[in-house]
Amino acid sequence: MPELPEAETIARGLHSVLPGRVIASVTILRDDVVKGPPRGFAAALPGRQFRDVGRRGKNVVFTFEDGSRLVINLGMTGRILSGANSGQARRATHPAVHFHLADGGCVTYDDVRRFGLLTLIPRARWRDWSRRLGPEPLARSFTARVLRKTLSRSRAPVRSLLLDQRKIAGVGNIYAVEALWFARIHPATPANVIGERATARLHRSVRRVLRRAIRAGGTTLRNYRNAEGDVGRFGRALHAYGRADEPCVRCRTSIERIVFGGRSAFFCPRCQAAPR
DNA sequence: CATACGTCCTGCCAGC
DNA sequence: TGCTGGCAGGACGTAT
Repeated sequence: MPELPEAETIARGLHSVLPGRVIASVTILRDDVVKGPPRGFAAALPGRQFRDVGRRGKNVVFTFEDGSRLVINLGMTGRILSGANSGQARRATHPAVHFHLADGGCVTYDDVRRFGLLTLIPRARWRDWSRRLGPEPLARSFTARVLRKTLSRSRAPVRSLLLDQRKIAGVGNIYAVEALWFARIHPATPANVIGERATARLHRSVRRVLRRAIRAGGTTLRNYRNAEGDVGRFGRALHAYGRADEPCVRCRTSIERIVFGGRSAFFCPRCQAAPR
C-alpha cells in the first residue's frame, strides 16, 4: 500500500468531510475486494453515520456512530477517492466500490490490482482486530527500547522485520529502505545483531522518515493519490529507494539493489556495511 | 513459534 | 511495431 504516510494523508482528507454524513447505498463492482459475502457487506452499511476517519498501521479506518468500523487496506494500488462534495470522484480508473451518501456525495474505492481489502468490524471485535497489529511507530510509547526488544527477538533480516505488521504497524518497503539508509544499517543485517547505538539511530530514522513523508503528503511512484486525487510529493526526497546505480548523496558510492524476501532493497554499500 | 516462499491481479517498461 | 519477461507501495496461506 500505500504505507502509513499515505494512509494518514487519505484519512485526514476524508476526516475533514465525512463525519456526520450518512451512507445511503453501496455499489460493489468488484466482489473480490470485499471481505465476506458481498451482499451482506452492501446491505450492512446503508443508514450508518460516519463519526470519525482515522488510521491504524497502513489501514484507513472509518468509525460509525454505533462504534462499528469499516477498515480499508489499500494493498498495492488501492485509492479512496472523494466525491463527497462534488457528487462524484472523477479520477477513478478502476472503481471497485461506490459509497453513495445520503446528501448526494459519493466516495469511491478504486484499485487496479485489487490486492486491497474492505472489512467490516463490529464494535465488539475492534480490540481483537487492532491487537493483531504491532505498535504505532509514531506513538510516544514506541521508544527505542521497544524497538530494541523487538529486534533482539529475531534473526530475520532487519528489513523483513520492519515490514512485519505484527511487529511494527505501518512501515512498508519504501520507508523501511529509507530509514535503513538514514541509520546506515544494511537491510539484510540480522535484527538481533544490531547494537544499542544502531537501534537508536534506526528508531529515530523510522520516525523521521514517516513524519517527513506525511508532511509531503506521501510518495507517489505510480498509482497513489490522496482522497482529493493529488499525488504525494515525497518521491523527490527518496535517497535510496528506486535509486540503483545512482550516487549515494552522502558518499557518492553507487546505490545497489538486492532482492530478498521476494522484494527489492536498496542501500549504499559504503555507508551501510554488509553484515558478516 | 519463526521463517521462507508462492500466490492473488493488472499495467508498464526495457529489451529484443 | 509487437511480443516477452521482469517488476511494482502488500499480505495471506501453507510448508518446513
